[in-house]
Amino acid sequence: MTVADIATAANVSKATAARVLGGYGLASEAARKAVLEAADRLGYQPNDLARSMSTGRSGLIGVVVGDIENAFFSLAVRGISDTARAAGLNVIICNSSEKLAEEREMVSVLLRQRVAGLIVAPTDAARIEHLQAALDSGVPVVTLDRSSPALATDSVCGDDRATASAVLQRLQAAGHRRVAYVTAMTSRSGRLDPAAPIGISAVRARIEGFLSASAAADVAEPQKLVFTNATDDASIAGIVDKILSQAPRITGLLASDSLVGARLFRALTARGVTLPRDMSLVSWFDADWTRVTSPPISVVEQPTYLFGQRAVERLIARLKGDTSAPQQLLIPTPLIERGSIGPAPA
Amino acid sequence: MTVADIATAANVSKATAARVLGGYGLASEAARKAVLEAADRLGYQPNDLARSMSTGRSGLIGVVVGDIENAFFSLAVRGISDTARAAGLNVIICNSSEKLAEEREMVSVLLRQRVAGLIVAPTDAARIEHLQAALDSGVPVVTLDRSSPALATDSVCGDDRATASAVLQRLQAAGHRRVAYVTAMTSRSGRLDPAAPIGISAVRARIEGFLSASAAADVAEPQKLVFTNATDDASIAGIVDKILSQAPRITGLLASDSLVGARLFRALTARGVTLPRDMSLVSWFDADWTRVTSPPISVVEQPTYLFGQRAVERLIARLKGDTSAPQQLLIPTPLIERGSIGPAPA
DNA sequence: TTGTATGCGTTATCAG
DNA sequence: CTGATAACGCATACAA
Repeated sequence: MTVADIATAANVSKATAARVLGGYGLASEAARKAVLEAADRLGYQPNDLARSMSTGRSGLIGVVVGDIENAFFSLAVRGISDTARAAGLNVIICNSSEKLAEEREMVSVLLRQRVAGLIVAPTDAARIEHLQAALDSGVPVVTLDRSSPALATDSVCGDDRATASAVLQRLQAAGHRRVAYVTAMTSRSGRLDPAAPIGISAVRARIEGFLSASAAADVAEPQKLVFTNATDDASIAGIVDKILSQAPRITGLLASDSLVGARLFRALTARGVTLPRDMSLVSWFDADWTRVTSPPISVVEQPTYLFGQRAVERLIARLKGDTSAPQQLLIPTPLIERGSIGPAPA
Repeated sequence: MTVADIATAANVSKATAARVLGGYGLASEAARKAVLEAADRLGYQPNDLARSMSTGRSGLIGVVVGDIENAFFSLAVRGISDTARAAGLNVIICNSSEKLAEEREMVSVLLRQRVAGLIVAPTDAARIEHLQAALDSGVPVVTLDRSSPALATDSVCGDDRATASAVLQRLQAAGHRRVAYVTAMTSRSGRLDPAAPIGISAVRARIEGFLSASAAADVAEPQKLVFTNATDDASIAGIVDKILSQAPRITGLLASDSLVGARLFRALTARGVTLPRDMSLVSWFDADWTRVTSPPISVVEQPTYLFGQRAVERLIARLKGDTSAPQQLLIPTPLIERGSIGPAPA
């Protein structure tokens, strides 16, 4: 059932039918009634594809996240979906699996679908040519959870640097001198590689905050307290063994995300380490699991639903023609204290 | 940059350019080279919208889940995305929030986008007119996690009925006579309402399995052991209080999903109930949190990534013209024993 | 207020 | 092998 069918059925021209069906332009009451009646009777359903072709606007926004399966992103996606729908936009979701090549592929696919705008959690802050190209071709882009100095566009991120510093200071105030930061970021050596820049800006910001607060407290060689490659149970087990065998003793742990946190917790528990007596632990992201452990885990709350919401708001503003300078939104990510921070053991 | 632009730049006709760019029809080596060169030079990007308009095929599939934020669905969505992408299809994701009206709206929106097919987790097995309409208009539909006897189409579900029976029997074998089933399903009375049919088929199947295994073991009035409305912390607290005050004592709990399970666990722990000494607990879905508790929780594993994968496979088969009878795929959902099932206390 | 004619970027048909 | 040309379903400038 097309506009043409309705038009003939209602004895009006295609243009008139299109006007009332599309809700634009003028039409007499009689014409409107006839068209609506015919549309209803014949079960007319507008073809948004054709509409988009005609208008050039698509009503679709594309989202590329690292992994929808991760609660961090799935909550953000919910925020994006809800906000977008409320504005009459639909959402196409893609995973990059945190791989640059896949991210590029997804962006390209979305651009071919002529999405009105893009929300992306870029895998590598240094490799954003594809996003720049989208921007150049007039498609607004807002980056989520991450930003790139090389990309002049809106971003919505957590306040990672300040939070990392604050959390470390909280631990230091409890007497912890040696605190490790454990991250899923990969590196050749398993430690921080000063030569290799960190691609994911959120990761870099947290490590910077961690290092600067370490330096401010005169911690010796804080880079050696950053443990990378925490990608699976086996690697985390290795890291935990390394951490537990250090002298002077490491008494506090920061987990870069909730998956790393959960694995750290399990590895520690399996080795008979009691929290917070023997070890203090703080994990990024307020995941479900952090509230059922004994003790419950102190976490950095990342309101990613809000991240998503804000990202869509920025996108819509740009879609409406806002040409003001790119905004770097920094969302506060407060520490929620539960039971996994204790005084440093003697 | 359109086909026409490339054509003029390459000094061939629009038709020839379209043929090589679209990868169909014949073209001489010379023409092909010229077109490809021009396309590369001018940065041609095909317009999938126009392509879809022309061909009638859209390369998009629509997905409507209850809540993407729920790990159960987000894992399924990952399975759907991965499988779809591997087949060159893109995915539009929508949430119904388990509300019929929203589900209808989403389906309608997706249909207007002319999706090639639909994967839906229907909120109400009795209200599937909108899905039937999609089917009638030639858009294949496969239902996920749920099925409807009223809808003759493919479905991919867990083996809920048999699993519920098996889990209860496992508990009975450990000596548990009175086991409660706790579900987020809403009902007026807080108990099973014999008059009101259960909309979500997965929920119904589990309760049926629970009741039949109860009856087979001569449990008196098993319907009274089904507790509904477990929708938030407050209601779960109330349910737990009710359960703990029953005589004869209830010694085992089945949680309908991982959210209910987590909340039950917290409420039990808060009341000093020790698992599995005082109470045994089994939760549906192998969520992250079930492996960090003490004891770790025995769960019904629902391989929802696989659910998603299978659903896409069915959809693609239909898209390719498979007109065989609707298939009701039942995926095994085995019990993973960890530490939360113990012998029934005396 | 209504209708005619044209365009959006493809695919696809059918002569040449 | 190639090139006009007509769809696809809608929006829209312009004319009536």
